[in-house]
Amino acid sequence: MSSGATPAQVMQGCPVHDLRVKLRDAGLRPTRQRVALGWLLFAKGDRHITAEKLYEEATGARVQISLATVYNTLHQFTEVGLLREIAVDGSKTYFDTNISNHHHFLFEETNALVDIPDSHIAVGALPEAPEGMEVSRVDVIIRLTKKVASA
Amino acid sequence: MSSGATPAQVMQGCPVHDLRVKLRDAGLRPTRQRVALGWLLFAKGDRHITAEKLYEEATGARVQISLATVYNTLHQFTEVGLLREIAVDGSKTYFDTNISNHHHFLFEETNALVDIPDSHIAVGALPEAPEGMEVSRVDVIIRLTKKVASA
DNA sequence: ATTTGTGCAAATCGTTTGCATCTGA
DNA sequence: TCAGATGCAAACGATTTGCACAAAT
Repeated sequence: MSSGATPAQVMQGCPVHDLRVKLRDAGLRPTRQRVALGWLLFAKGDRHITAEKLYEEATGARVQISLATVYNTLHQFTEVGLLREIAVDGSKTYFDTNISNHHHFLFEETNALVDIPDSHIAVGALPEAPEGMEVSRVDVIIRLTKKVASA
Repeated sequence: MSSGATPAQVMQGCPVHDLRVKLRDAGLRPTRQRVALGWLLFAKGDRHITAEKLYEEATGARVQISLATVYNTLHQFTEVGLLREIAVDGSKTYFDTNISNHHHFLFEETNALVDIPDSHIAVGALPEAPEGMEVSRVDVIIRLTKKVASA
């Protein structure tokens, strides 16, 4: 029950139950598509993905879904705190399945993102913001390029 | 020579000369449009602006230019290091005339950006990246929301 | 004269929306 | 049953591009 099962197959299995509960707890009906996407998103450990990519993955896994629904679902998941949107300047929007405090390495050549555990970075001395404002989140992106060959 | 002069007017004046030199040094021909945009961008201290907004400003200042040229110019300026692109997740691209090391406050309600002088923030203990990579830049965005009325 | 930049309008890309149909509780 | 979800295709907004024309060296 964990070899090369496709999301569609595993949906008939048991770990799906947790997912359904998770969705319901979040106030979302565990529909076929949401469960399938949830499976793709959360079964493989932390990941950073775009709507387009997830759509391809779902399609490739024989999950019947429309791109619009992928966008909707991604946003709904974000609203209920199951996902987090990441601000990389590119034109695309990335979603992160890791919703704990952490930051990112960005490989500029490929636009790939890699998590930096929160414990490995320290942002000190935040200047408090103007009156009446509070910090909702701090995003740190460390941009990486290939090191130039030198001593 | 500094009252309410429009860019077009000031272009006939003297501070424009520096701008032309600046552009030429950067390898860009100081054309009418580039000088006008340069004036709008750099004469007013540090600013964060979108192509669309700059286009409006230029048009409002009776500078004849097309939106496409504004986009082109903004990117050219960025390539030669006169500007910096900022990664805010919204769909729009912001350009920052402050190219020194610094970070940003982002007012989520309005999408307004405010500089944080580099000295006011300390990012400590960066975990070095995988082999062969080097840090090209560290972006920090502190997201702010209105403080909820409470004690 | 040559090279480089500009303007326009059409094309593109990611994303969103309207609406008819379908599904889960 | 029936609110809520989905699919499709058309709409969208920001940005880019192709190409004829204009300006800078």
